[in-house]
Amino acid sequence: MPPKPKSDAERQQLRTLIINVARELFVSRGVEAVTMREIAKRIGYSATSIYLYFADKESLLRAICDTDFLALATALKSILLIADPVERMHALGHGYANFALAYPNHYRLMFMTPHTPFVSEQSTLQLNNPEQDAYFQLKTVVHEVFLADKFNDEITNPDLVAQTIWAGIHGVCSLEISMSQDQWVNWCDISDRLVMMQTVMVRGLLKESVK
Amino acid sequence: MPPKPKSDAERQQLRTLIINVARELFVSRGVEAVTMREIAKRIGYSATSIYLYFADKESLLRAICDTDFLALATALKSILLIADPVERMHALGHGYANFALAYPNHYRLMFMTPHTPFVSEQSTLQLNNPEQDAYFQLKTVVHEVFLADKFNDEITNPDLVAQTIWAGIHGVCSLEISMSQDQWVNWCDISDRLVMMQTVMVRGLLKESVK
DNA sequence: TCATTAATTTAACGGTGTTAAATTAACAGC
DNA sequence: GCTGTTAATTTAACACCGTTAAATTAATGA
Repeated sequence: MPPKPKSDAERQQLRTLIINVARELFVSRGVEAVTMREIAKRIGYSATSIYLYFADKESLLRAICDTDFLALATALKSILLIADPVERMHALGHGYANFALAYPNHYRLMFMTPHTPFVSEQSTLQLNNPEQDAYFQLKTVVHEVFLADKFNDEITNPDLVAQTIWAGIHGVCSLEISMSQDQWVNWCDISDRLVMMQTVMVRGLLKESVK
Repeated sequence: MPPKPKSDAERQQLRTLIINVARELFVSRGVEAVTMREIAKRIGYSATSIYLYFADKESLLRAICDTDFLALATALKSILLIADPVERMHALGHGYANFALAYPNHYRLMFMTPHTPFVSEQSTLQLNNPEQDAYFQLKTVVHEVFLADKFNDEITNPDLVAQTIWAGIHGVCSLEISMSQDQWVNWCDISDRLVMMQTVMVRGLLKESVK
């Protein structure tokens, strides 16, 4: 296909087309199994054209993750409307797990696949913007619960609580994603496991009087 | 190098040599980055010789994981001597996390890397043998605690508890391994996060009277 | 009309996992 | 002590990978 000077809009459009096609392939068959030539064929260009928009495969992956982080924050946005902080905290955990299990391969790319770490300078994603940063959403609600004095008295560091809640939900989801097919373990139902984790967290973190 | 009929012992020896060399390389630089030719060079054979012992790279990886599962169970063996079940349960979590963080790349291969699931027929590993199966160790101690009626009354399924404890510890460790370099999150100290997780679990699972 | 220039492709490089064919050397039987 | 057999090992080759350099295409401005 021939060359005609491309407007910025057209360039942007092609860039996101590459991202979407690549994500679909990565997500369905794994990063390593998908070839640059294959992505190119799907968009009707030659493999080398991708390199006009991304330095290499790794930065393509990085860009995909960025848009997925945004998708996660967006998926959780409606939960932020819940007024009661304790209830909202619970719902965030639930929504996060929903996302992880509905898009396990996206989740894998985002949180379980080794790649160059996120650095804010190279991303359009805005840290600490509740519309774009799901961790900030969690951190915020945990702070609110802390200020409302609903956590049990030994707890002094709300950031630590946020990271623990994240780890708990992430633990259930990531084990499900990477180990559920393994016959080594006789897995209980995934929703039971999620409920149990949430229950344990609530019981372990909140004051007696709140539960 | 020349061929002389190899005894079974010699064959076994070479096989485990391949495993050990491959693991060292995989663990230090990642599975994808290590080449069959490189493994071969380290053991002084040509690349194709590896295929006399393993069908392909994937089954070599699978064999490595098997020996690491054994290593984990062995590392936890001394903990089984602790008489008090609650104390032992706590120590198992601690020991597991120790292993994960001391050998993060082994851990990544074992629990965070996608590969063909464990199937008992293709492995020398014995399920439900406490010397070889770390999950069985956990399941056993949780059952003991359950029978001693130390869990809070809502809890009826000890397997679910075991899987929840595993998920909690795994969540902390795996986030540490794959995300600790990420400047997106202001991570608390890893040992604080582990202590917090254990505390929350204990508080959430055990009866008031036991704590 | 023609040089310029940006978009795109073709060709190529050095590498990969893997397979088929060739080579090597120890052994068994004469 | 030679020779054919056989197992261990290597060499050569295949198809493919990510990536780069060079060539090609066609719209644009003078």
